[in-house]
Amino acid sequence: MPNIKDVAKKANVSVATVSRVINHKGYVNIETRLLVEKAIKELKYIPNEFARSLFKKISKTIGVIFPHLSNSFYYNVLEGIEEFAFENGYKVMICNSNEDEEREEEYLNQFVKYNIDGIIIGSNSNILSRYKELNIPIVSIDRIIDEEIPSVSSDNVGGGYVAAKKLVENGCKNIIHFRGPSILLTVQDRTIGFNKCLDENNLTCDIVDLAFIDPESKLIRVCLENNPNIDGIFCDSDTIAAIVLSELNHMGKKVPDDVQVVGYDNIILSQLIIPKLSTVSQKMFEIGKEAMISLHTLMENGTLDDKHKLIPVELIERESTKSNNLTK
Amino acid sequence: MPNIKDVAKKANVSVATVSRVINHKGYVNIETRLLVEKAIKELKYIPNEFARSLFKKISKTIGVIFPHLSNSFYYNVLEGIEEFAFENGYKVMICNSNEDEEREEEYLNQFVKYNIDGIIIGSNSNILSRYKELNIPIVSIDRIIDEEIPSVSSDNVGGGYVAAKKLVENGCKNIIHFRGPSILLTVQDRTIGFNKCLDENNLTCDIVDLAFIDPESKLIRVCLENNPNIDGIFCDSDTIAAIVLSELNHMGKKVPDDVQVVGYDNIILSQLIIPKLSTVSQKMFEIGKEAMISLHTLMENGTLDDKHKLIPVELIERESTKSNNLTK
DNA sequence: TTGAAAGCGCTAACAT
DNA sequence: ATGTTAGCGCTTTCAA
Repeated sequence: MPNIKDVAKKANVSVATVSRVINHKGYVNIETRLLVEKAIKELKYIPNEFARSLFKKISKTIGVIFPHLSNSFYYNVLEGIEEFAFENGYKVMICNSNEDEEREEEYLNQFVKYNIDGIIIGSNSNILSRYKELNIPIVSIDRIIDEEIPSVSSDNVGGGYVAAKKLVENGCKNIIHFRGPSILLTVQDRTIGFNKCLDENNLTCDIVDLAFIDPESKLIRVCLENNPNIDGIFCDSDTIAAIVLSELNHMGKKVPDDVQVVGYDNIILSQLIIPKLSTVSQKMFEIGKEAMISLHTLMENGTLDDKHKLIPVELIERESTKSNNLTK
Repeated sequence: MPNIKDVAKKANVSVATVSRVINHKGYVNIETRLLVEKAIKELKYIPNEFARSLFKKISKTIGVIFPHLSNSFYYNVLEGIEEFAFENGYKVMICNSNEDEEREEEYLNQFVKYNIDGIIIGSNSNILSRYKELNIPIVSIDRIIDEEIPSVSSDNVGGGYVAAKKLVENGCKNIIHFRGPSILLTVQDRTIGFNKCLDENNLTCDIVDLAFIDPESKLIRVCLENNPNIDGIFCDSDTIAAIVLSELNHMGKKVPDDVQVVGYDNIILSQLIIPKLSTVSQKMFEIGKEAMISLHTLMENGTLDDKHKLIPVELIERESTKSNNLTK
């Protein structure tokens, strides 16, 4: 690997001059520049970023900590992050905390070792003070950890609301909400939005908590059997909704005639099951991109006007809810 | 940010001593060590990895280039890579080439700038010479680019074979293979394995090429209608299989009585559709982990015995094929 | 417009 | 067992 000295020697100039041309900084004669550029090309010289960073104390890389990688929400967000990071010359270091705070800690230490310029965090941990003392620009995904720490979240309250609205407008009176683990803020927010709309219409609903990974179908079946006159169901994930649909099918209930179902996530599955699932779609790629944009301006300007961004969701109406040409 | 000098001053020793204690190298008196460690703790000193790497010319980070991120195969592999990388103190830099060779080039340049210690590549590009001149340990995923470049692949030939075997053993005579784009090596390999088994049983099959993302259901329908006495179908993805199942349902065909279907991938969907899908399962996490293991020994030893690893697949039998208690 | 030289934070050979 | 120091590859101030 050739270094700056080799280039300088080859071009018969000093290292300072070479540095000037590769950084497009300071005065350098056009002829000298050409000479240097030729030498660079011939030697296939690529500046060592470590030496550079050692001096400048920036790394042009950002760190991303997610609680999981194999989860469609996170990897789609990641794709959004990566896209905008690349466009702006940032590298992204990916970290899977595995919901483990120690592991997250270790990653954070890595980050300072490597002069990481910024952090995007999607974890559920609670080491707020650590984030703050790090003194590195940070953006949180899908969760407000602190008034001061910028965030980009999916509009979960709105998502719950719009799901309820659909069900209510379509005439549902006996509603169940099969939701995710209630410790999750996203789940709490969806519940708030969902219940708000029900409240406004003087309705209530039963709530059943399920795991997101491998939701227990037995529990679903029992609930369904205990509530024979159910006519509306909101599920916090399409996977849950798919299970609900299959249980409903076993019970001989017709969807959407007897029962209407709204899912969440709009994963591919939702278009492939029968009936096709009406669902709330989150814009993950956009969340990732917006997070990276926030982080970028935070890193450049040291501050951010629009601290907490909410990315709207969209209700995708398919066959598991009645089509309603009257209201809309 | 305190540096090694600050620690040395605080502990009343030289920087060399501090370096010795943080690296656990060379002799250092137990009392001095304690003194230094105390200073480190008090100052919250974290060594600057750039300075370190500048000297040592290693970065303890590996680069991963994938053609896409939002694809269950890649992110599951990524999770496997990340796991084993973390265990061994490696950071992973993630790059989405977006199937764009220029973009991949740029990433490769980044890699040398950052003294990346090793590369895992899952792309379909063809810049082999570039890989070689980089002179960085490299491992390829799911594809042998060169005899010399180690690889870890899913056993696609075996996957095709085992799918065919099931269908044949279950008595299928009129078989269709709905496959992915035939440019993909993985698709070619599955075809080879599938046809090999058919050959051995004096059978042939029709082949239909489809896109993996958004496969055209009309094409599927037409094929199915044109082949009314089809009794066995192999699909190169569960998504395709789900569409096939839904078309079959529309046509009034019973699965598995009239037609038996085998999918590929074992995504969650395959357990949620009706009937539950029999499918070939790839061990993505293991592929990632094995790739990282190969890369690790390659980086440590400069060489690797077992150059081309094949990770076996597994046929998961569910409801879309007849259960067969006789043969097995 | 260019070059010399100091220094970024660290490691390791050498000296003590 | 510990300290001194050169140097990793680069940027930038200062001087010419």
